Amino acid sequence: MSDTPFPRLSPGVLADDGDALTFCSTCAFSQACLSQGMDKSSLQDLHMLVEHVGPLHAGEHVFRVGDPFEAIAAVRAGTVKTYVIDRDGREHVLGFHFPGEVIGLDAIDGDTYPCNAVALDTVMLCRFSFPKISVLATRLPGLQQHLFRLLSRSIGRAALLAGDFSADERMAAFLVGMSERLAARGFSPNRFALTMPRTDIANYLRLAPETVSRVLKRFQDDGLLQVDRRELELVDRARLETLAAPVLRH
Amino acid sequence: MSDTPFPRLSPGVLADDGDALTFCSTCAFSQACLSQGMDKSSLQDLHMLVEHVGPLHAGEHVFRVGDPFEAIAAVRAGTVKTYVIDRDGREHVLGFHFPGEVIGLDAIDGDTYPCNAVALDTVMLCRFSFPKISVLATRLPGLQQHLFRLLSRSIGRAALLAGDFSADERMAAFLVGMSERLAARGFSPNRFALTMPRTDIANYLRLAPETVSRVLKRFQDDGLLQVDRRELELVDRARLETLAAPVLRH
DNA sequence: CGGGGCCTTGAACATCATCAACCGTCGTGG
DNA sequence: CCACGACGGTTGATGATGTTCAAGGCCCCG
Repeated sequence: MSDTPFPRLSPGVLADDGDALTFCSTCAFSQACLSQGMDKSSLQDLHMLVEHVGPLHAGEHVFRVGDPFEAIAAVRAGTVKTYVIDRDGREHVLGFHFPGEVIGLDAIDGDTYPCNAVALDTVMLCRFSFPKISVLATRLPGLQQHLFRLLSRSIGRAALLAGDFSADERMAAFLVGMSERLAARGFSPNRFALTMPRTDIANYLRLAPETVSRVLKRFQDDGLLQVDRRELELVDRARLETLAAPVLRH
Repeated sequence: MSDTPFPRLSPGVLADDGDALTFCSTCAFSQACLSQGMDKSSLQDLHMLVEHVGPLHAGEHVFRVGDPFEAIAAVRAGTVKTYVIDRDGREHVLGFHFPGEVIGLDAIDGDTYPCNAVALDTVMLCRFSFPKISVLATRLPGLQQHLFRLLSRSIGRAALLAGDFSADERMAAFLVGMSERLAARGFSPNRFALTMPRTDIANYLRLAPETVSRVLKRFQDDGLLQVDRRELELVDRARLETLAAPVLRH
């Protein structure tokens, strides 16, 4: 494994094209809207209601269960973990959210957030008032469509890990999925850092932390990957994808 | 257990109030829109693009993986099962959909359906062209809001069963959840029929069919419920809810 | 150095899956 | 009308996968 640094902040792949977009060049949300067929003056409207938040530091919460719902947020940099505490006091990790991904969508139905969102490292956000973006969406069909798709995609994603899969399949799917999501944002697909502790990965995959340890070790012994503490390199991507295939359904 | 018949079709609790609504009195979708603040002329527009489908008989598909996505659908009567077949040929049940619930939401992001939907008994549907309803939603903020909430709710629901729970917790949550959803549509909350075979319940809960059998039997022996083939009566709802609490998070 | 997370490793255990057989019900056809 | 067969469901015995418990190691930071 080389000694190149592991990326933690957005590399700015969404850099502006030299015009007014400079004021939010790393905000993937508006970028996506553009590609949905929104013109630039519409994007101006969108940016009128954006609020840049951060930096938040590891352990600081973006929102908590029961906070009044007022906005969704796009992650610009860092990793956000969403989770709930059930009535027996057990934590359940719902997901990890990387740059370009949106949190708070599950709060739209209801007037408070149904889960907690916490920064796992240094996090930057774009906050979008939901009432305002809804109103805007009635004027901008492209924005409405983008929101619909965003919500729809989350349903699909939530259903993925819900299936009945082995520890190996889950782990492989987690790694390949993470790789794909990071790659879509311009990060290296085969070398990245696990920004979350093993306990969170385990909890998310519904495994014991010890199992995560053992599976990772076995994957390494089998030449599928190299892992050193939180640094990871996918070595045999093809075999990992084969393992992950039943889960990811590509 | 008495010999009253188990309801299978919508009892018409959403019956019209004597006016133009009669033409779709059992369509919960439009009813919900009304309560979202839509006026009746708007509802007329909505009904212009509704297509009533059915009856479909047990085993007939509403749509299949890869079918071009063109519409979402509200279940008016019967039970619809959604599922996928993974690359190893294993089936994964994603959910059961009762009257008043909407299917196809996970297809919005993409131009084909990502899952199969099949009738478990005699099913009636209201079909809504999604392109058309999207356009309408830009004119009717209440409709847009309803769609957002519908999508958001599905995200939350998908996350529920995804957690790390015991067979007992899963089973209790399934039964209580089903009871609540039926009750919300005017069905008896404590006496209802399991419209799906044990294998489907097991698959949905990520258990073996044998485990479902055993848990149900133990629940019956413990006085939690009475079960006779597909007919079910919740006897000790309080204890079932306690068991289900970690999953349902009420 | 020393302490505290976080992670790993090993051994015993539990839960649930698997395998195999059987049963009850229903539908069909003799 | 009854025999048969198929399907769905139940039950028991066995076993695998992953959890739990306990201990130790590594790294970072004081």
